[in-house]
Amino acid sequence: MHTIALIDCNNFFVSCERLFRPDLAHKPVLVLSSNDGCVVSRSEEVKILGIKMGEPYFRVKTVCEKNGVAVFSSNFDLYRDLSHRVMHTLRGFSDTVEVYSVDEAFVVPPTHGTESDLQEWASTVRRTVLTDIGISVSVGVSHTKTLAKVATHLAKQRARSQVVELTQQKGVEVLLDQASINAALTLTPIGEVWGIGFRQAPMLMRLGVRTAYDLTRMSDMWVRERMSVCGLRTVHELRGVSCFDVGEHATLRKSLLHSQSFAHTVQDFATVHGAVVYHARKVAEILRAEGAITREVGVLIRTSRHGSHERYAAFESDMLLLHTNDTLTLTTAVCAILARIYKPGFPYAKAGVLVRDILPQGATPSHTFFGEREDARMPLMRTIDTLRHRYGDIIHIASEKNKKDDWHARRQRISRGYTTSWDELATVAVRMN
DNA sequence: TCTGGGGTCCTAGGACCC
DNA sequence: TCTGGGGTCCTAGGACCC
Repeated sequence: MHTIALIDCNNFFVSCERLFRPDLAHKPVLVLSSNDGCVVSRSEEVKILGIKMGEPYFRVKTVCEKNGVAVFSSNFDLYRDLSHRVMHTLRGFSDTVEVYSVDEAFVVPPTHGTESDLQEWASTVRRTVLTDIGISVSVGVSHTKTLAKVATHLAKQRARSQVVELTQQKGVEVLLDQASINAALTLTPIGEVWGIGFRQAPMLMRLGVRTAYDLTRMSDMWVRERMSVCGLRTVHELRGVSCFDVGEHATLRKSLLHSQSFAHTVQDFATVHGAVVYHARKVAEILRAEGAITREVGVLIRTSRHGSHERYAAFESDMLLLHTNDTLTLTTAVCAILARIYKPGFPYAKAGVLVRDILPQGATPSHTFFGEREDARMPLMRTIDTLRHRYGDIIHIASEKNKKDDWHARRQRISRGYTTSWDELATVAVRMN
């Protein structure tokens, strides 16, 4: 049986902010989503205050102010940068590191070794990331991805409740023999299982399945009927039968969405148009950076889902003649779509651009028999990308800009670009003795 | 007043074909 | 009045993840 480790950064966004604000250690800290909308990362002190994940900020603002919570807007550039550093450190411990999300990675530990060797290995990983990068992580080790998730969850819980026995390393949980796996599964509420969401958890509870262990006792047929093959895979994984491989599958993404809520609702076509053109440019830039081309381009616009105004939401997509990642081609396409779906008079709250049918660059010829204009623009796109890489987001499509209305999201509490901007580097005072 | 921005996979049902 | 039994492909929507 193989082993898989899950390395999970603790309260990642909060940890990133604290890294450059050591004065905030042991103080309540939270990070908000884009547009300063919802709570997306909480320190332990904030969790104790009863502030929930995903809660709209305006609802907990008073509690935060009363308790002196330090509140930050999301600084994604900073988090991405620190994430890269963490992942780079992990690659020093294994040939197989699958970056699962910005704050998590599945890692295949060295194959030889006893349980205590694995404990030692996991503790070393944890210690190294903490000392080299300054981010604290939890490490869970078991036989499948879903069990590794269970282990990590348990490690976090133990660290939180300070119930760490002498034989256990802090922030580390290794589950290899069936007895300790069963004990862990019994401690895991059904809703905490990776793959069981807010729809299925209540359904399972009603049927008497309260813990992960309960679920492993149900028959395949029972699970298949109520939870389809996805649920069945989860159950097999909990029983130690691996259904999800670990690896750096360098597979191309299937779709790419770039969207943002407006800082305030907008009514005029020019502003929505500017936003859509902006998203199209961003999509093109990401595609080029990933060496990908697309053929299906879509635009989405919608009013807010809240409030008493009339609702309107629309999404439409077009097939381009050829796969491309050319900014101007994508821009032209989204403008045509927007003209079709835009209806005047609505208070729009969000716009975005989605592309599908993505292929690696070079998979299809990029010019037609009749013209090669797009090929001719490749050097221009390359130049733009180079300038952007060197100087930041300085080149725009003219119609992105709409002087009278800045729709970009609010980021009123953004921290500095400590590691990502020359102008905002952290400063260090050194005392020479 | 104020409610994120990404992704993946599966399924049911319809259109269409023979 | 009576009106088969397959296939395949596509899509929208649902469920999950971070």
